[in-house]
Formats: sequence, C-alpha cells, structure tokens
Amino acid sequence: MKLEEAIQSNQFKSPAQKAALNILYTAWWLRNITNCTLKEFDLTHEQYNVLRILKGKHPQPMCTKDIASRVIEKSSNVPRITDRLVAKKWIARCQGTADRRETISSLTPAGLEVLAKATKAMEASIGKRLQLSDADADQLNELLERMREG
Amino acid sequence: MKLEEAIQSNQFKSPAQKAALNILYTAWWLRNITNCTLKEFDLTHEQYNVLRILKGKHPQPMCTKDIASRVIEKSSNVPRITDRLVAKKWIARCQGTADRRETISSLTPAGLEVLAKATKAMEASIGKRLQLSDADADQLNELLERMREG
DNA sequence: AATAAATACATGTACATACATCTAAAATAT
DNA sequence: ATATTTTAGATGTATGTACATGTATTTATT
Repeated sequence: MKLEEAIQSNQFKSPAQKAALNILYTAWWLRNITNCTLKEFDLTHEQYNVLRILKGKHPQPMCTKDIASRVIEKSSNVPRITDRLVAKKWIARCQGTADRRETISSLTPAGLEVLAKATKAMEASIGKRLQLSDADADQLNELLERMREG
Repeated sequence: MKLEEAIQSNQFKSPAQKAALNILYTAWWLRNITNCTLKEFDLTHEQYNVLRILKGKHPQPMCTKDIASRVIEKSSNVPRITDRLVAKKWIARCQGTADRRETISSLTPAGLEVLAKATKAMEASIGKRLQLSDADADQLNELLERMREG
C-alpha cells in the first residue's frame, strides 16, 4: 500500500519529511507482520529478538547489559523482557559469579526449540511478504545510513 | 551510527534482512529525536501526530475514526490518546449530532498554539539532524514502497 | 583501609501498542 | 415495525517504551 493511502494524506513538506513518515509506517508494517507470525509461538517481536541475541552466543550465556547493547530499540527494558522469557522457561537466569552485579541469561533447550520453530516460520513469512532484490536492499541500507549521518 | 555498531552485529542473513533491521532501527532513531524535541512541550510523538491530523481539517472537527485512518501506527488506540489531549485542554470533544455513535474532536486555541510552537521546534531539529537530499529521499520513498508491495 | 564514584540492574510510573470484549447507535433485513 | 447486523468507540489486560530512582556491588580515590 502506498503511504498516501495508508495515512490518507498527500501533503508532505518535503521528500525528506515524507521519507521519515514512510520509515515509521514501514517499521509498523514490519512489526505487524512479525507479530502475526510469532503469535502462534506465544512470542512477541521483542522477545523473539532477545532469544535470537542469546542464540548468537549460545551455548555461552550473556549478561543483561550485553543483551541490551544488541537490541534494536535502544530504550527497551531488557530485564522485563527476560522476566517473561524466564516465566515461559525459555531462558534461565542467575547471578554473575565474576561480577555479582550482573544477571546472566542463557537459552534453555525449550528456548532453543521454540526459537528454531519461530525462525522457520519467520523466514517463510518474510520471504513471502518482503520482496526486495539484493541490489535494492543494498541501496536502501546505504540511504538509511546516510540519513542517520546528520 | 552504522547499523553494525548500533546493534553490535554484522551477521545478516541477506541484504533484505539487514534492510528490515535497519528500518526498525531508523524508526527508533527518528522517534527518539522527535520525543526529545517534543518533551519541552509536554507532548509525545503520538500526541503531536494527532494534533497535526486535526490541524489538517481545522477549523472543521474530526471523528475518532477519521483520526485513526490517518495515524501512522495503525494499531494506535486513538480514544486514549485524545483522552490525554483533552486533559491538557488542547482538544475539545463532544458526541456527534448527525451520528450519535461518533465522538467529535477539535483543536482548542491553546492546542493550535502548542502545535505551532512544537512544529517550529520539530522543523528546526529535523532540519539539523536529517540530512537527506531530495533525490535521496525520493529514492528512499520508492524503495520503501517497493518493499511493501509483496 | 575507608570513602567516593561508577556500574549493573531492579523497580516504579506514565504513556503507547496490540488485541479482545462490551455498549450504544445506526443501517439493514425480514 | 421488529429483529438482526454492522459500525463507532469505550474499556480491560498484557506487553513494551521512556525515563527516573533505588540498591547492591565493583572500581577508583585518598
């Protein structure tokens, strides 16, 4: 859907302002697709992201600060997201031994399993909905990074 | 900041997957700038957006459904956002007369005033932080819309 | 060693999202 | 005219964001 249709407006102050709205709308569109896909696994977009981050170091555990440095939304409250993953027994948490201020999290076997299933579903759904050639994606990445240079 | 630095990772499955993460991160970056700018006006990004939508029809009022059709995040709970704007006396609400199911909102003079000040601050802050030529912005808009075609 | 500063993270609050359910009113069907 | 369906939006709950503050622990200072 065109942005103009999506937000019922075609009055933009500049191409850059339209691009800003377009990015915000596209981010919502992406989150919506992923949340729909993840719902059957009782996972939210953010919880899935934390599981993926933990997978990146698995079988090594990670402290909360390291997880936080890898999440996309930098104001995420990681302790609360991990609370919910602990409640579902997908991660295990304990106090750090070297530094006892740290809280150490690691994937459980059940966590690994749900992550594998969810990732498979995500790839199928993203592969279907997100039609973008490698060349276009590269160009998009370059423009986004140029935008944030300011 | 490059995406790789921002999320401490350079392991992307494809350019398209990187683009998806890049859009989510850039959306957070944009919301962060706007929230910082709007804070001195006691406005959030979403409240500001609703004020702007109302301005588009002002001095005509709008019903909740029409506002909802214009917001960027399509799962926004518009009645609750307008609740807060009413509490700050920036919009006035009443029941519709032609269709009594509708709730009609309109900007108050104080709402118009805060919106004008906030818009000025937003333009200054966006103008400074968002360096993107018209040609780049046009290309970005085209790529984002192509991405959502799927 | 004792004190001060910095760090890791838990916790509290206000606001927003995502989604389900409820109520009143309008539109439609019978 | 009455009953049914649809629509507008209010409301409830769980989750997440944004940000401030509190607490335990470690590091740095004196």
